[in-house]
Amino acid sequence: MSVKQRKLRELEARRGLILTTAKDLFIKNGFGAVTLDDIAAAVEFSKGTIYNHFCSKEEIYAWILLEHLDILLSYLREAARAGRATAEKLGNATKAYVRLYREHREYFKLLFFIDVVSDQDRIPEGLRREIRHRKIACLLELQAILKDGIRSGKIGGGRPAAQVAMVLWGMLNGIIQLAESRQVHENDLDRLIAVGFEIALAGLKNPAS
Amino acid sequence: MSVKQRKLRELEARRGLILTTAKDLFIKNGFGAVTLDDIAAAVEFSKGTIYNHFCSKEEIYAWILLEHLDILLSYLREAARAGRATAEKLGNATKAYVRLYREHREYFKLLFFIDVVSDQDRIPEGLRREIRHRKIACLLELQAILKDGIRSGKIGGGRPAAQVAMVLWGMLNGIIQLAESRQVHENDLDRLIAVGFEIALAGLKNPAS
DNA sequence: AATATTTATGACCAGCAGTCAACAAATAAC
DNA sequence: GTTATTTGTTGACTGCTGGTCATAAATATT
Repeated sequence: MSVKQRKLRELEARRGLILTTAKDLFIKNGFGAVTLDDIAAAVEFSKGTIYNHFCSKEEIYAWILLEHLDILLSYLREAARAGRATAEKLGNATKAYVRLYREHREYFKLLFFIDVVSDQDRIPEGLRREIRHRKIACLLELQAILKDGIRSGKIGGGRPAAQVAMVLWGMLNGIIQLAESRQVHENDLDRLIAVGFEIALAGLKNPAS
Repeated sequence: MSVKQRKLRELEARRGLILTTAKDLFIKNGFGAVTLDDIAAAVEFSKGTIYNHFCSKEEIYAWILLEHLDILLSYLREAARAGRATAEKLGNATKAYVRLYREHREYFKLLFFIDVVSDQDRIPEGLRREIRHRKIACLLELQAILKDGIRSGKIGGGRPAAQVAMVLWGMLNGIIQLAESRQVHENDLDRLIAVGFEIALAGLKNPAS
């Protein structure tokens, strides 16, 4: 009985080791530059063993992405809880997002990477759904803040909160991507985010025209 | 004398053929799924000949990207010229962007792809600079509209036009990417863009707080 | 016609993700 | 304690791809 449990623990541990090792490599060198042999060498297991846990390089990446989305989600929740006024909550949320970006630069490439390039078929459907769900959860978090703002009159009504949340989310992503594509100097990112935030907030104060 | 010119014309024609063929393939199947042998077979030249014109698969892609950015730029210029009021001009510009997206779905993946994944080193520095310049030109077009709006008082001052342009550009990109990642249903994209646009415009009416 | 130069070719190479038959270790059965 | 069975590990191997290069073909020059 406990043998089985131990085995399961070991398996789980091995899995975790592969994931954290791969994450470090991906973050350091980028997804494309890391080979499975690199990962295998780093975890000191053979390539075959890795494929015993994951069915493709992309799946490994997807699990890492999921982890990061969980972190982002927790940041957002914290942000929503910490603030009082709606503006403050939204500000916290943006800051949380930018903080995650700063702390995990390379990961953001991966975040965009999945939508744009990765061969989606190489990622199991269930995992893909899980990732979608996390993104939706992040959006819902934003949405909750917005709805609260509408209720308390800080934010003008007439715009579906879901749509506004997506707009804000898109804006954040878009601006960060500008920075990532070196269209914007790293230093100006905060300034740019602040401007975007200020415009959006000003626009949201009044009801939809 | 005219022999040389003919040769040059032929070379140019060959180049163009490779580019348009590759473009069709990329758009139909995506960058990753197209092999150089596919391209070679489609243009009915050997792979070696292709490498006589381009130094990497990425470079081919980059030239296509450049072409598309030129189209976008012309769309934006037209939009700015066509509108009267600032709001109308901005609206036209957004519509132009979304139109390009609708007409060249797959290309947008490529647009994001370059920033995120592509091994930049595989693209000659000069070409890379050219691409950067086109993007900046697009931003400048937006900026011009905004400055005009500030001058005529339709848009509140206090915000550097360059930054606002980047925010708008980022917002557009971000929202389109949401659609592309199937977070948003294709049908809702127009609605979402409209909401974003409305919020931004409302926010811009008043001077920076 | 002979020679030089330019251009096209496709067999070839290296690197990679992913496979699998053989093997080793742990566990179960007797 | 010995054998059978299950489970997990391995790394040589495959197939595919971007990219190269010696050779061949075409063209230009004399």
